[in-house]
Amino acid sequence: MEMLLGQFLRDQREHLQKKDKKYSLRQVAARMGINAAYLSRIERGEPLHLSEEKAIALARDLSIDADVMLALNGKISKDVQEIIKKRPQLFAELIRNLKEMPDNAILRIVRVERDGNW
Amino acid sequence: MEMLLGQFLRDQREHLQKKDKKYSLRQVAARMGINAAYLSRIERGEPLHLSEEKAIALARDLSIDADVMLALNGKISKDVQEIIKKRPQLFAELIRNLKEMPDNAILRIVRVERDGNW
DNA sequence: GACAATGTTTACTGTTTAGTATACACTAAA
DNA sequence: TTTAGTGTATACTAAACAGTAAACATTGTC
Repeated sequence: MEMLLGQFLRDQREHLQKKDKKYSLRQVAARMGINAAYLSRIERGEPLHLSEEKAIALARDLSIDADVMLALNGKISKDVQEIIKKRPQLFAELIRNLKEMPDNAILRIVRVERDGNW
Repeated sequence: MEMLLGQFLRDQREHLQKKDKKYSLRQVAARMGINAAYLSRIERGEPLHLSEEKAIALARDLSIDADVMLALNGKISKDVQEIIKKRPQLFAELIRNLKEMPDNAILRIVRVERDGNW
């Protein structure tokens, strides 16, 4: 469930690499500011973790959604964490209640909130 | 914003201790399975962190809401984290959208979801 | 006054996190 | 054919995390 990160990154990187050789493991690693060996181990599925900063840099480079990247990397964005920690009871209850809800029901809430129709 | 944990715990523990001497620092620490020295340092405001397990044990012992306890301890419950990580885009967007919403508006969503009126 | 229990301080510990540096084997290009 | 670039394996590391053990001064109880 989490080990998918490696293969996912490799697939995405190699896909980009076919069209542009700047997506070699070494060059991607260099752009995101880490050692190539470390990225290699992650792509090979070793249970390692990138810092939020590096994970986001990698997501940008490979055109992956940052929240998805973080989740595959076993984390949740700090800004989202901070929102929850300010009202922990409220948000914990909300999230637990939404656990089994289908996406479209949750999306409806997102939309209603964004449009402010309350 | 986070340093409040120590004073909060001390207040709550001393409050209970007035009515029942089993709420001494040493005895509470013993019941939750940690060293008294560590709990002392936390209550004094040193920037230390309890594991989720110990934090929840302490919350139980002192009749504090577990999610509040975890938040003061700088964390979010693993079960809540897992829910978010399964649908990271969806939940991240939802939470960011609810950031500025007042409690009662969020409570309304919680209640609607729980009652299943969709 | 003795003894137990309280909270505190200091120094130390093993584990995890988030990496680096170096050397290696392989392939592609000049 | 040497040279540049690719991914990989191994060994190492500094800092943070989550504590423990022991000694200490203070307060409460018999």
